[in-house]
Amino acid sequence: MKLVVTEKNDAAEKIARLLSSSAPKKDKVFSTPVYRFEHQGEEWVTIGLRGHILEPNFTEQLTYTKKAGWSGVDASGNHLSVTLPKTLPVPPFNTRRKPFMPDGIDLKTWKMDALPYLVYAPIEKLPKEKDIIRSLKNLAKKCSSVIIATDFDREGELIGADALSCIYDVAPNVPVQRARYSSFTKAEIEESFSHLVELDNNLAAAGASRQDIDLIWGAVLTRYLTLVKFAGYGNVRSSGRVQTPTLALIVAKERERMAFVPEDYWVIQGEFGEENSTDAFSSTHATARFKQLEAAQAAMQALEGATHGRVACVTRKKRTVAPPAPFNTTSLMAAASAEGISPARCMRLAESLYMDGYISYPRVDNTVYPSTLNLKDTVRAIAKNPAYTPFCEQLLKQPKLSATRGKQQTTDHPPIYPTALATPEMIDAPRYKLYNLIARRFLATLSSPAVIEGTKVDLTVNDQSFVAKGDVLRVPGFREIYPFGLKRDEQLPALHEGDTVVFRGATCTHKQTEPPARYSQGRLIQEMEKLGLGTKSTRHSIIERLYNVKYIVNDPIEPCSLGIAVCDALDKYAPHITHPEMTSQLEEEMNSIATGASTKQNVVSDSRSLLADQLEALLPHVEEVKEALADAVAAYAYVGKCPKCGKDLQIRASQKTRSMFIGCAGWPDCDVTYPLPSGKIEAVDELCPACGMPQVKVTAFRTKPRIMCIDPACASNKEPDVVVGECPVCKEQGKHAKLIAQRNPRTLKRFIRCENYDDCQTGYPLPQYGAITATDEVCEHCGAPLVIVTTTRGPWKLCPNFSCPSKETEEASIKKRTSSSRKSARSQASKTGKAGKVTATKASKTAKTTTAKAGKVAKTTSRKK
DNA sequence: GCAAGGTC
Repeated sequence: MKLVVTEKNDAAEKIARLLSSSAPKKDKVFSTPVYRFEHQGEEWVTIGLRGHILEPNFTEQLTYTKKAGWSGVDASGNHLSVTLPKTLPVPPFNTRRKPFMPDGIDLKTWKMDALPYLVYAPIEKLPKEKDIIRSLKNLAKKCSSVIIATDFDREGELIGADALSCIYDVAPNVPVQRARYSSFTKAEIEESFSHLVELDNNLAAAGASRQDIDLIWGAVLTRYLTLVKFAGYGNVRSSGRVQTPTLALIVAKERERMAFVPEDYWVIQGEFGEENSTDAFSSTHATARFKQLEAAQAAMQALEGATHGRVACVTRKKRTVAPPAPFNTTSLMAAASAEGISPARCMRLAESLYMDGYISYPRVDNTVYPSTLNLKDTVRAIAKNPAYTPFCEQLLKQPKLSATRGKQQTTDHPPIYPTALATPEMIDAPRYKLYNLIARRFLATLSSPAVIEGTKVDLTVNDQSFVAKGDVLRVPGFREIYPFGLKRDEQLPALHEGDTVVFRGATCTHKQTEPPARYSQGRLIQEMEKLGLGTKSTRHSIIERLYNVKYIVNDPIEPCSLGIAVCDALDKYAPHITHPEMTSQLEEEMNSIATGASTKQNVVSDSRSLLADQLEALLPHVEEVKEALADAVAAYAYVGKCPKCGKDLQIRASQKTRSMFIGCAGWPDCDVTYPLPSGKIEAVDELCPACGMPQVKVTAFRTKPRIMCIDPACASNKEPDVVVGECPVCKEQGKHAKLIAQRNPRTLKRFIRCENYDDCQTGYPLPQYGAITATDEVCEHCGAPLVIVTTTRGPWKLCPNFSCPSKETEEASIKKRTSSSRKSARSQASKTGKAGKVTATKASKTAKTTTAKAGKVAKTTSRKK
């Protein structure tokens, strides 16, 4: 059996169809779809990955001992040697074998003095798509040879190389070849599979160095910015190779606007024709902008008393407007942005339309339809939409359709076009809005140009000249079907040279020159493309990220004070990250790896020392940067007024434990505090409807945000204690005691406790959210009372006992993909000694970034299966 | 829950 590995499921299916003489058989290996068929008398199977299946991350621990220096341990327990430059100071936390960097995600472990070591921390590749890796390995064991058929680009080569490393884990000697194709046509696919080549390891290494550099710079600078002024969980201040230069673009534009000095000017507007008649029109003075008030006043004076003007000259000019080019990702996002759909939303809608078969693949650079695309069939397919029917019929009357061509031409995917009929009745409104844009754009690209007639009329009133301009669409052409971004017609009455027209007077308006416009999201995407920042698939998410971390607001985009402060601080001490040149430089270095002129090790190591320099500049200025961020951070921390002293109540983080609470700005004179639950806390404007106190928005890890009153004593926060059963421990001793579900008003933690807790110590934790109702049942494994938790996702039954044997069986944990199992996974993972008991689901949920132990357990458990 | 890059 021959195994073909592609980058995505879609490609696996297409290749199977193109290589097979009959229809390929769709099958599943575990939960991954695969396609089986016969090719030249041999059995073949194709499997689609989901992009990258491995992900680089820092190894779990880096420890320091006086004897051995720095050392790391990888996920398999292997020793990793770490070479640190001698100039670095020995850490002040020089305790014996104390890990300083166990988990990348947990903010508790982030430490400022660990950052220099993070720069040089070892990186390894961890599994990201566990299910797919399992399926891939399963097939690899059975196959006689492998063909890597991922996309024909740098990331594709890397994805292929990662897949191969998984395959070699189980089939070290299997022969491997690479298929290179750039379009899904029968001829090209057959050609590429009959002329297989070798995998380009240099190209893959170039991609891998991009991954490492992005991770190292991102992690170090993000942690620096977050720690400089710690403002609680959920308040991460991120930085990265693409997002920071993008932020810098926005900030630079704002600076330009702030530095702009507006200039005064005056505009004279004359009114002509009989009032309220169809002949009425207005016209501006031939001196469009009077720089001096005196000149404008003189012109107004010269017009005084005039009742008529004379048409001095009428010129008409026709201009043709060519139909637009086919959509690629960037132009689609720009057009959607102009229609009020943000790029990120546009891509989500497009992905959904694509998955349901309404449009073609949405991530393309190409703007030229391939010759294999049957334009007429596509028109016929969407002609049934009544809004398009007349126009489509016109198009179909033509013997042959010809389409416009854009500047970018690639052959991997066609430009974005509609692949099936949709009407407002068939899909929901937001999706239809985007579909309509895409379908109309497609029809526009097949249409004739529009012809617009521009009319310019010169008028004289006394000795003053006026100019009136009008545009009339003479031949609608593509404009008939594609009205987006269209200026309204400004029709002028029929005027001829020498005509006399009524002059109804003029007004003089004082105006000021406008500063340069802010970026709209669509414009920013185009600017990023121009500078080579991000890719077509990532730009929208980068902008969304800047919104999420509250660096920017609104559209057109304005930077917030926090965004400006972050940008300025980095620009001052770590300018490398704020400039788009970091990307172009990286691009050059990656090319040199691809050609063999350099190696991944050299490039990453150079990048590390560059980052070390920038960090060295940043670290001594912690106080300065803290000061710069303080105002911006305080603005987000304000929740309301203190009921005792009237000063500001602020969301604060405890210096020692980093846990969150609300404190009064008047501290230490005022001691008012309120507890907060764990999670991301944001201030909201609305006061509590029950008691009038301020409220906060709480987003606990992996839950929906909810609004709560800050006062634990408020009726809205009161929950009655619920009797959930009888204490099993007391019962054994012949006593009878109730188990009660309750919430600690100080910590807001919720738990079940025996009313005799002081004696018997029986207690179980509960999830923080959701109503608790009692059941008559007890857990068959441990005897704890079962409770029903009702959250927004509906009710589910829970055994609250963490150490219940039922939680250690795989079936139970796979079934329970609920917050309870996640919660227990977290708490178990934190009890590192018990990490061996973490079950498969928990491990797969957390192992992406969590401890190596969890990753290891996931491996062993999946093997058992 | 750190980056950016694939894809779902």
